[in-house]
Amino acid sequence: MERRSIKEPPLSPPPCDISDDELVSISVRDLNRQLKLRGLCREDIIKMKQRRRTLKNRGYAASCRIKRIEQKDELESERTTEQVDIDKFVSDNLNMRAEIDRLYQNYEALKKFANQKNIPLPPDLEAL
Amino acid sequence: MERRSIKEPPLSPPPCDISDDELVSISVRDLNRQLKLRGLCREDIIKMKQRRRTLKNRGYAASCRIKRIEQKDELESERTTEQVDIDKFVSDNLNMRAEIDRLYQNYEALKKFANQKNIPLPPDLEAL
DNA sequence: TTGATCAGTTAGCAG
DNA sequence: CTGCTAACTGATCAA
Repeated sequence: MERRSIKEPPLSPPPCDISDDELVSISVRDLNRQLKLRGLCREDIIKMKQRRRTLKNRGYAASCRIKRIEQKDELESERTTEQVDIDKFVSDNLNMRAEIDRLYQNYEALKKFANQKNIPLPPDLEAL
Repeated sequence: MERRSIKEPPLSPPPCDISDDELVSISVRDLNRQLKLRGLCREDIIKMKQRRRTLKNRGYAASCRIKRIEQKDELESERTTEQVDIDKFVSDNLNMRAEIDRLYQNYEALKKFANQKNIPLPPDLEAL
């Protein structure tokens, strides 16, 4: 947690006073203009370029980590949603099985009733 | 891929000839014994200790990444399994709904038949 | 050049 | 100390 704030210079100190925020946000063209304007030597210009790249990379790495965490969270929530669906299906299935059983029992009771009264049923109604 | 083999010394070179594999695997006690036996100066001993720690950390970092990938794979396969289950439930539900419909139609046909023949049904068999 | 990702390094926490 | 993890860095790849 914010370990950078403890260990001051994470990276070679800047050879000029352009802030990190500026350095990563301005375009390459503007950066070149600024550097020339301030009259930096070739070496310092190279250092600033490298610093810019490093700061950019720091941001890329952060995005990469965030993306990874988000993907994991997404997978987990999908899993949870699916589990809820499955529970619902299990419940529905139990209800439908009970309904099937009830209808089947009633149907059998009617046939038994007909049999007791010696009422012949049409063949297409004899089937289960 | 094996970028270490390109960029030679990842870490300050060892002040003595103990191999990296040995260094990470032997116990602290044995390491101390070896270092004393070879007559290294205090500074080199500290360097070797730090080197050992760094090599250990390298391994820990690798385990950490592997673990993360495994957990992600596990989540994904669970998700796939659940999806298969859900598909099965959907299919089962359709079949059961058809079965309920079939039984209901038969039951209704029997009642209609009874009605046409003017056969009174017992009240408990009148219900849907 | 930019952005993403991998492997290695380091700091700091937890056991 | 050991092991783990977050953040950072540099190398490398793809666009």
